[in-house]
Amino acid sequence: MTVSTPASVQVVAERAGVSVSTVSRALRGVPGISAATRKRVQDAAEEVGYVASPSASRLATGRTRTIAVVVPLLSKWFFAEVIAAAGRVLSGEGYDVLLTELSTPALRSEFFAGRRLQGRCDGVIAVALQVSAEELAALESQGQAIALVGAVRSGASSVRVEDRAGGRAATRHLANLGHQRIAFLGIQEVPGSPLGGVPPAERLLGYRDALAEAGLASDPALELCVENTVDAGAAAMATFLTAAQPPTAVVAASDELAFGALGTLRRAGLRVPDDFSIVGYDNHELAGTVDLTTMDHGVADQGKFAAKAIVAALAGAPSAVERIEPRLIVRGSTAPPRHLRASGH
Amino acid sequence: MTVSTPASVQVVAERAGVSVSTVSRALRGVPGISAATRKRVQDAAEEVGYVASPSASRLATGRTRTIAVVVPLLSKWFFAEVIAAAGRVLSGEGYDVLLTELSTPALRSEFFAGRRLQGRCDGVIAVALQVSAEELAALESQGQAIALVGAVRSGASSVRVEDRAGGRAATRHLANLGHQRIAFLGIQEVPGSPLGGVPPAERLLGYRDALAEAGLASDPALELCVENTVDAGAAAMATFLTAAQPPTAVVAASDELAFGALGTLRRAGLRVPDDFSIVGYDNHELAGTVDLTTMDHGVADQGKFAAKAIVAALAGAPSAVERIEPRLIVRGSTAPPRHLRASGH
DNA sequence: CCGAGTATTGCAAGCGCTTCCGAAACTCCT
DNA sequence: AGGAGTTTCGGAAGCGCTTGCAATACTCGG
Repeated sequence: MTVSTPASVQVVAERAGVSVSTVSRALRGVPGISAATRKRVQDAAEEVGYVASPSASRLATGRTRTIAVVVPLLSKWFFAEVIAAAGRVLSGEGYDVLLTELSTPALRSEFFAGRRLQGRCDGVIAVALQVSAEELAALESQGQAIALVGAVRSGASSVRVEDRAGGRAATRHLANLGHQRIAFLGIQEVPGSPLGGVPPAERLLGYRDALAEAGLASDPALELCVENTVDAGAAAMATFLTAAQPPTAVVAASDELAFGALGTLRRAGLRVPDDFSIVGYDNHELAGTVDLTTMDHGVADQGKFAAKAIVAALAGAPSAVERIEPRLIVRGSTAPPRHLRASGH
Repeated sequence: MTVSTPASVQVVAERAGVSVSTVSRALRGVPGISAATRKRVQDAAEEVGYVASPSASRLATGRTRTIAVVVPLLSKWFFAEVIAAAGRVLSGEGYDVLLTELSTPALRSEFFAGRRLQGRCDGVIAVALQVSAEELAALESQGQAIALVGAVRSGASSVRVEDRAGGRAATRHLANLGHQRIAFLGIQEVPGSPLGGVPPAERLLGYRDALAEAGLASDPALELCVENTVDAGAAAMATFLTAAQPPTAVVAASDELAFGALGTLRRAGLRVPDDFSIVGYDNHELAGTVDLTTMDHGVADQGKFAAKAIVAALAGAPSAVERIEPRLIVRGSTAPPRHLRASGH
């Protein structure tokens, strides 16, 4: 295969009979070029299949028109979904998206210590990363625009999910159905593997809020925070089943945990929602498949907003924070507890 | 926040008391620099926090040290997993990862028509994309190295899953268990939405192979190819249940389809594997959760190989093709058909 | 028809790095 | 000790684009 050298401004200029500066201006829509020459230049460019060298214009302008998206773990549905949504608006706006996965603590620290993004992008969208104030300042001093998903910090645009309200809503739903012993299956950051990035701790607080409001005693034995994986959820559920007074329902801080819990329940011969109720969190792609009641928090919207915010920031807009109210999606994994239904007949 | 201009070669050169060319060579490990000066330069660079401007070196060398990864749909587990694996090796090798999602036919054609990648990357990994010979040639003429996942084409490195063998293995497993009426739930490309990229048609052929080998009649009513989504899988399963002689087992061409089918079975009150057996394809992250027997084809390995292949290609290696043999992962969704087990007792 | 004012366009200087080529400084060997 | 042969380094010319500034062409009122 013969590799053809791409056409440069030079050849377009010659072909259109103008100078290179005119070509540059004409093609980028800079005012001050007559309609006639602009047309001529565009045609010439079209004919030779000209496309400006990104490296060259980046060097000349100092802007890369690239946004870095950094996530803890790409293969988790939540992150992929956020990236996909963000990527769509970014490429729609003419930005390239640079993907960065910080799957290990080593990578993470190396990332923030070194100037890995220096000159590579104009901004960064950090998803579910615990970015310290210093790290954020370091990025800003490099001139990076910043948007945070799943974390708020003054000065940076961010999308904040009202997790406390979400946790409360999920728990209330169960309490309203008549459940008295409701467990909480939460997410805890595990040192070695930052599987889920920053854990949404507020969901637990919301759970406690709801318990208190419903006049239900909170039992430490019914609160378990584990790594955010299906397996850990399954194991935690098993633990709940060994309690002296087992719960009749559980609110899980993620759908993945809920999936695991569902598996344990199934294997234990307990039927959902007849014997046990469960509500998840995320409205995962497959939540509907397993008929899981869950809290939706517009995952794709989060990515979309972050992308728009960063584009706006690069256009000089002030930082903004978007608040997302989780909504309960009722499916088939929640119902009144057995004793109520039995007596209700 | 004050934005500090990054240090340039200039300042490092002055600080180390050498010329810029020496700095450039010293920092990149180019031979011909004495150990002493190299050290001095490295120290100076370290002190001022120097990091070479990517734009500048890209312009000067013509190489971007960036690989584009293009997928049909990012939010599908399969693609995210491939990208994650590829990304890890690429960034390990010092390459940036440029993400491109071609979620609509419009984007797709625009992508190949225009020179969207021109000067942006040194190579592209195309995942599950039906890349025509001309499109591939166009990319090559731009000087792009190419690696294909889920497609083979001479001249480009590619990873090829032995889908025919995989489909046959899945089907044989069911036949060996004694199933006589085995349905096939396949993937069909749906014009408007390239959800799954290029459909793995060979899985169907393998299914037919196995049927023939087992002496089972192939019934057109038991072959259904639909869009690769959970919902479509659910709907297709429902169709099977309306057959005059319903199947007792089904091999699905993807786990997502299988998930949908499982849902339909559950809602229909049929128990898996007691009343119905099903084997999926992909070994999806959540296949274990729903106890789905499936065909594993090393999804992460595919990404890893593609990345390595492209790095090798850029180092001058000839193109290679990696063949992956799917393996059956036995879980709890397959068992001998009811009549056999009943009489077996 | 002329000059002030405005609309267009060209020149040339970078942007920050790489690399060819020649100069300078050292090796050794006879 | 005197070159030939090596190393090690600096000078300078780009890479392809953008942009400040100057120059030219064109507008129109008087």
